[in-house]
Amino acid sequence: MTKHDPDLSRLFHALADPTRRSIVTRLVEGPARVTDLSVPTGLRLPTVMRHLSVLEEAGLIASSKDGRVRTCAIVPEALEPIRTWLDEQRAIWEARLDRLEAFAMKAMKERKE
Amino acid sequence: MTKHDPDLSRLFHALADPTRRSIVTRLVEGPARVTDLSVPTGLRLPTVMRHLSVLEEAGLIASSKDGRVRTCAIVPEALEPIRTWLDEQRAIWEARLDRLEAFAMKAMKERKE
DNA sequence: GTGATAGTTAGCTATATGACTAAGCATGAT
DNA sequence: ATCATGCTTAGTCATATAGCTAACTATCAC
Repeated sequence: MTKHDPDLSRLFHALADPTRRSIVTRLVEGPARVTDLSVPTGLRLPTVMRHLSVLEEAGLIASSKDGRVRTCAIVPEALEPIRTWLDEQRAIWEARLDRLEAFAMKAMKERKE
Repeated sequence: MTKHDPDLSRLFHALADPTRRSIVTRLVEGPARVTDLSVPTGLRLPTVMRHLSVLEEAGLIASSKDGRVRTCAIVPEALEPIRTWLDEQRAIWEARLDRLEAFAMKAMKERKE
């Protein structure tokens, strides 16, 4: 279980901030310029830049510069590792429930005898 | 005992730490005592305690004390808000793709005339 | 009671985070 | 060439986090 995966840590960390989540939901609607992203947050540009770089390092967004304008876009598949992790936890949990159920059934059966 | 806080920021933050995720995956297998959780991490008890309280405040685990032993258990449904959030983002994304496709189809049709 | 066991609390340190201002740089418009 | 625009960099500050040690409390076993 010492599986080092900075991937998930970065993803979860990136999404732990409400400002960054709002940027993500904004970008899911379509690409936007840095300034467009800063206005609704009420935060200064450098602050937004910092959030954007966290999101970009987590792979959640991609950006490119055309002239002096940087356009940011969502990378929807970047959320997949989270979904996968959730599914894994659920699978382990359900396997455990199954074992418990099997055990309970067996106990009941033996009790009848 | 402890308040269930369904806040997304708390959830994501709690899961952003690899130690805490390893505790979660351990607890998904079944309940454990605090010491049992500390051994595989190689961390000191107070450190593990801190992680546990973060997880508990996020609603991800529940614990109860019997004598001098505290037993921790997973709260699997606490992960649901994350899944819901992912689903929401996906829905918005797909709605956007649909609009783009509709637009492309229309453009192609008009081009034929 | 004595001593071992299991948690807990308090307090310290180093690093990371999120916000800001101020100044810098490149590009587009005039 | 000059100026405005859009982003970038640098540097500051307050708070939060993750780890530690040491000392404390509460239970269980003799």
